[in-house]
Amino acid sequence: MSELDAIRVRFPDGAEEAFPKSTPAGSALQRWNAEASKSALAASWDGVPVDLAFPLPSDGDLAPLTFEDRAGRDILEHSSAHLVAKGLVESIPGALPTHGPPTEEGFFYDFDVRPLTPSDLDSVRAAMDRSVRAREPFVRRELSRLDAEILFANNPYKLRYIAEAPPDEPVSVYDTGTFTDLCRGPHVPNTGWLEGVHVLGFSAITQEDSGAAPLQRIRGVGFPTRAQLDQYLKMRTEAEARDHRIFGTKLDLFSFEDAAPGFPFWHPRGMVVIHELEKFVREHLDEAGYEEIRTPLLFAQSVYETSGHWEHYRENMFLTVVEGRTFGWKPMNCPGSMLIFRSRARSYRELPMRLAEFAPLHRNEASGTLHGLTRVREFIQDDAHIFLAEDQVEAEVRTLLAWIARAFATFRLEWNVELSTRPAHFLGEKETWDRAEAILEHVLKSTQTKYRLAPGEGAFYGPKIDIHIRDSLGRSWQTGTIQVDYQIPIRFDLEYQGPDGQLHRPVVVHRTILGSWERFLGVLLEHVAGRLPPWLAPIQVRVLPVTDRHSGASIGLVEELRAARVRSELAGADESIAKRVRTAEVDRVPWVVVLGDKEVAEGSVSLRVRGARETRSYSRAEFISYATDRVRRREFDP
RNA sequence: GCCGCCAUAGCUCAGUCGGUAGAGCGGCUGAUUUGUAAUCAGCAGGUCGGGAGUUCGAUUCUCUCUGGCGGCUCCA
Repeated sequence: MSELDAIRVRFPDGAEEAFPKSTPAGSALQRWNAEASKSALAASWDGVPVDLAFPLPSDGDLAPLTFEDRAGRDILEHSSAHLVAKGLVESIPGALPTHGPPTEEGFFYDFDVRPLTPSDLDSVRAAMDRSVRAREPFVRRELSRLDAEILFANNPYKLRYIAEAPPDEPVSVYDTGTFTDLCRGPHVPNTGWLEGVHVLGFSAITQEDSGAAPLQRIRGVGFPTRAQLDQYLKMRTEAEARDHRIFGTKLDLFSFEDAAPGFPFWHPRGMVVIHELEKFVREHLDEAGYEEIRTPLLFAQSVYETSGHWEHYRENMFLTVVEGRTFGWKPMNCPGSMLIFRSRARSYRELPMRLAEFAPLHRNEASGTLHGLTRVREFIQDDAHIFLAEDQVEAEVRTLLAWIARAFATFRLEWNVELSTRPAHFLGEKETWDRAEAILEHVLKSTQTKYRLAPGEGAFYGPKIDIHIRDSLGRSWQTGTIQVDYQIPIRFDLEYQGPDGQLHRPVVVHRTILGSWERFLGVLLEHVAGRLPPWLAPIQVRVLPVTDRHSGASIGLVEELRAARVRSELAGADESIAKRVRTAEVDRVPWVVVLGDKEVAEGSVSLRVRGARETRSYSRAEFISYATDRVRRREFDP
């Protein structure tokens, strides 16, 4: 090979090799390290993802991209989206593909097409299978803009993408069999690599800011192998079995009625859990100098006009007319807190003033968004409003973030933080927003909190730090929130007198820790598959007499436990021990205690801990102190 | 709210090519008195989500309303 035609390629391990110019990336990787390149879906050329068929043009760095890399995963999912599009266009001629990106957990492709039906999906799946078996190559072509516009003349969506593409780059398309899609690439070499692709479902997508008909979205997931897909589907099935709505019924915690959609009915056992969560949060309140208040559930319209809800939130409010006057059920606690602050003159000595309120809130959520306990129309937040001088805000936010970390660790929940900044439509001055955002960002950075920036996602009155947790199917739900608000004090004309004798405007921090009891418990139930930590369990101990001879002693033990504030109950001897143990396990009771001849004689108990196969022997006093101790310390495991 | 799907006993589900229904679990009663994940038997329980239409006849077909599920949007 002549010096002119040779290029030097550097690989991830530092090795360097010479290749003829235009050697395909895949071939170069093979020669470098066949083993490491076996699972390569594509390659990275100087950090840019390229096809394995990409002809290497010059000296540079080359690395394999596999499913384990985020970029590689995106490529497989993106190729999967193409495969779905190919399947749909084959099944429904005239369907117009719009776009089909990879997502955090799979991919989707949106189509301009008549509403889909389940049998359409069957056809799509069949067409996809055929293509995978045929191992149809993804072939890249680069076209002039004009040729591309001719090729996609009947697809306005693609024409728009062509128009929006950078003008100095050629437009690329990929052919897969008879299907051609506008695409920047790269892709896997052929559809044979997509054996682990699965279509999950379809739905209509409202096209924002246009009155156009909804698009049809097909969602799916993609894995490199059929086995990995099967494993994923198995995980999904198991996750579905952990749905909190199932435990509402099985554990007799809560229910819903058709006549009150989105309004939970809390059963006695559910109330026990809610009360324990309240106690948990109230301990925090006492430690940190909060005071609790109670304000009306209904306010006249004028209050909401002052707070801004009438303008910004009326759609979501329940209204009621009394003697010709319109009242609204409060969707948030802020108005009541503001009115209490304003009820008399305030001094700087009272700040920070922390007013907590656990009141039922009503929000008229759109019917299609309701979802078990995680999206309801009536709920209680562990809410508080903190009135501060501006120089007190940062320390307060810092304290709140530390609390949130502690609280969520108690439940062994993983949580994600988002910093939501100024939205397009905002109240107030840009400068105060910048200050507020700077404070939040500084706290997050200085505490080394990992967070995602959500530009423009802030509330209309201020930026916020949001805490998100995921349910068993990976859906993310917002729970805790810390919002810095410069606007509501202006709206309610709040003032305090400072040490300088002048009147000053306070800043308000709206915040929740767990969010709402409803949503938090919903997600928690899924996390623990109904096995609540003992301190939250509605029944903590079930006492099983071996025979009726042991009932007296068992009743005595239940009474002793109750006197020690351990929630316990008796399971009579009508059924076999094995059956009663099984039932207790199904009922998620943390501790099962069996009393027979031996135990009655010794004054001991035979303890079976939830989930364990073996039993332990304790004296009654030992067991009671063991149980009360673990409950008091809020241990996660029984 | 939008698109699609679904709705049979308290729960999970079967069934009726149109002739008003069945199982398991749960509940109740009785027998059993059991040593750590299901003892046995009997009984009760359903205007087959509501309304309208087609039909001699509708739980079954059609329309509509309500609710639920999966997404979209929105949010604690």
